[in-house]
Amino acid sequence: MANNAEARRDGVPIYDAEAIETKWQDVWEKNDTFKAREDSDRPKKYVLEMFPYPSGDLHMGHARNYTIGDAMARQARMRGFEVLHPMGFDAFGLPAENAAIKNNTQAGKWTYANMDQAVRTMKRMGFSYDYERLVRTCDPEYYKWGQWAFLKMWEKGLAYRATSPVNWCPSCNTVLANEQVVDGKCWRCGSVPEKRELSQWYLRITQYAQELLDDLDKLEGWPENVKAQQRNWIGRSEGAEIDFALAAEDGVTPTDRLITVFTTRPDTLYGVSFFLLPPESPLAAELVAGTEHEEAYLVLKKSVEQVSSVDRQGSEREKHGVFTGRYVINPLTGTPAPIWIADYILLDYGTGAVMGVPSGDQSDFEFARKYDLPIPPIIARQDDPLYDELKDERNMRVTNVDWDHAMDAEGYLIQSGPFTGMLGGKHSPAVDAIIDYLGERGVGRKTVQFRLRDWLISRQRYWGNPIPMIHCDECGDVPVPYEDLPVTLPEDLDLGAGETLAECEEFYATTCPKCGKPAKRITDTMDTFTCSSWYFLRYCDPHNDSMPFSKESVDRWMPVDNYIGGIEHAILHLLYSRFWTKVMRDLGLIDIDEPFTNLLCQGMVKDANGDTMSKSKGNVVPPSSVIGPYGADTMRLAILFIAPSEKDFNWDEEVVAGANRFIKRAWRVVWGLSQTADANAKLEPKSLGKAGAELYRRMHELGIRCTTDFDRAQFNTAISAVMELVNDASAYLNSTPAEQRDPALTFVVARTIVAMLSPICPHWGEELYHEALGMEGSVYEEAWPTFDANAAKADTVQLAVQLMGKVRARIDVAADATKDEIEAVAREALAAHIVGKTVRKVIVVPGRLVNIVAN
RNA sequence: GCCCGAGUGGCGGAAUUGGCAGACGCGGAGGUCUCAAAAACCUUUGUCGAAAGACGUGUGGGUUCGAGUCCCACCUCGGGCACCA
Repeated sequence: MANNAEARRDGVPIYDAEAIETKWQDVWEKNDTFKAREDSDRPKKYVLEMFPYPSGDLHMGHARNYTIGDAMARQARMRGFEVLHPMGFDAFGLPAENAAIKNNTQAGKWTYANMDQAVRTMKRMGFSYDYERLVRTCDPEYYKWGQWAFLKMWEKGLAYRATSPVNWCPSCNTVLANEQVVDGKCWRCGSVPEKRELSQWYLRITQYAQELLDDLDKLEGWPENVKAQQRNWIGRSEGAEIDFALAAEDGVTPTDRLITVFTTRPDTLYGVSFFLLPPESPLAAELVAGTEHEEAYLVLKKSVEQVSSVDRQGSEREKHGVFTGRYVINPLTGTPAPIWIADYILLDYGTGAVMGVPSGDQSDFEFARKYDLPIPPIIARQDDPLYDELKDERNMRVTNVDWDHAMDAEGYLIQSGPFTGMLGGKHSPAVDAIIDYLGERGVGRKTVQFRLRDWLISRQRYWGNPIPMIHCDECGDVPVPYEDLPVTLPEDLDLGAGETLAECEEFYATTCPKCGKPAKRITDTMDTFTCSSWYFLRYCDPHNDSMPFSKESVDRWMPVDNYIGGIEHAILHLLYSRFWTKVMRDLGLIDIDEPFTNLLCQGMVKDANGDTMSKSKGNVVPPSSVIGPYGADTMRLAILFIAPSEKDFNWDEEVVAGANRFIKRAWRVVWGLSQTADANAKLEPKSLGKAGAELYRRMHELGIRCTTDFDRAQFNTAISAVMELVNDASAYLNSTPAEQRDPALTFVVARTIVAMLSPICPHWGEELYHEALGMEGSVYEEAWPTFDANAAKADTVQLAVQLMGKVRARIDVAADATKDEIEAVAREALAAHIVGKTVRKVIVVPGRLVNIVAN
């Protein structure tokens, strides 16, 4: 490449992206330009992008994610904030194991090589990270503190081991958390998990269910859909537990044995015509054992085991059930209800037992229809013929109803004893009355259920953070003493030869910290989401070797002010991180309740046809293919300009070419302005001349727009404001001979253009700041320009004149004209239209329009 | 079924509180420069119409002097949850 001094055209250096970009990347690195200073007295701003999984080089999605964050971080610096903008790697996980096997290498080697490549690409993109704070979750100095946190949670009873049915992914050979089963499939590989009864390790996230739900309301800076997804996932429902007595063999005599149900509709208790247990229920097995019903039950149970969880979901599936021959007694009516075992009942929701109300529940209705069970109506609208007939207790009867009569609509109780006539439905008076009634008799109580389950964190995999526990035959599960942390993962396992952590004696053979006898380490590792649940805290104090982070450092930087990442983490990572933060708070390590104040979920980058980019489809556009021919600044500009950050966009080479055209044009315009620019000249707005005054006014108008657009992270319109200013400056240069241009104006406009585009095109900005404007230091030490709303006002404004809301004329009036003056001009402009009509009303909206109402 | 979003030119998209719909860019058309091309620059570009003008933000109503924006009903698309009792 020719150097700038030689390659000039009309006195303007050729824009040589590659030369400029490598030059400034070196300068920034040398000068520590983007180091977050602990001792700065500027206000802090913590800008964070979700760190990548290092499965190879960065792709377009990463480029978009980090470009958004970098523009925010750089602009915040110019706005006077001390900015923490760190980066790291979520480095544990299964892909590293698979790659190690495939390439006959070690998971660690592969991971570190990928991280090195990714850092090179980040630097080539000009991302302003404080690289001294780089965190890699597979470094023992990091994962040690994940183990430390696990032990703290163990002490507080927040970590525990339990045996229960879990989702086992046969292809990943490990269990999965509930959150990692997406659409009934493994989130990573898409296989359908099997249910297995296994002893596994959990974190008690359910203890925080209510707070995780409540605090969503505080997160005003989060997108509504993310909050809605979390609310759905937590799935709070209010209702009651009601105790039904198991009847003796005769079917009518209550025994002492109680079976409790959970229901959100206690007001429908009079409509119970059967009782339901899931096939997995031990009670179900017990009730049918040795009876004529046992055989049918076993068939049902087996069929459920064979059907995958995907097929079992979905309301299209036909319901199956088996009668047990036994009954329960309705605590309200004293009437017996037959106990059925049904395959649509879930063991792990509520109490694992359900009262069947066919006139109130679609599923129960279908079930009753199929097995010919009674469908007693218990709720009706007042305009329903049934209501008149059945509101009178004397007409009480059991009759089958159609689904039309079901009480999903608002309605009043019928055939419901003393509660007949009360308004029913969720949170209705009837609900409260019946709960009170049951409560007085000690057979029911108000309760809340959550859909959220505890977080299953153990994984039967090698490349993860070992669970710091030891199993001793004498003492049970014993925590590894803090002074022995970290439990180090062996780096040299030969996965290709089939070695696993569970079989690695060197790793698991140990002695019990309690009794000193030989014992075995837990060979499960923690879910990688444990590593990503607190990395943002570690960035505040990444080299601390006595604590995960100091209180002082998290007080300084947390919470994250702007968090940017993909919507796919709406539940998984964002829910886990909120939980972890609350646990750290309750351990006294931090004071905040929520980790992320503002959240931006960027859209996906798809190919030109709108298909997701993937290696298997062969439609991936690597960032290097754009950086090479156009440069990082063009790529950053194109990514931010093509669409609003939250929206998906389709990759379009034309947009990149357009961005490159603009960046070169802006380059020429700034150089053109610089020919007459004088940094020391004083600007006198009154002596600028017509063209100059208008350019000056537009600079303020567009500067205000650009600034507010940065504030609301709307980069596409922020860029269009700069484009307009460049267009105006270009017009000024074309219309005004050099000797008539104002030196102060040309300087301030050039500096403004450079400043406003610098967060987005940083190398371009630095180069012009120094070479064209002759400034010293970094453009990021320069303050963001201030704009004056008064200076943005024009002397005269054009108003639309409407007749009955339709634009009929345009008038020019002085900006400070009174309403009366404006009205007079407007009437004159519309004189021909309003001849012979009566003007009823004239609305004057200053600066905008006049509307004359006449007929 | 429940819960969130979103529907604007040929395309990506603008339009802070109800106030000139289509900013900015892409693409298209025409032009300047050039032997020619590229690059660059200029003009033009919602639809219909020669023009005046009319129509125009998913559909149908409504509120208002005035609606892309507010209200009601609906349609379509995207996303989440779901035999959750």
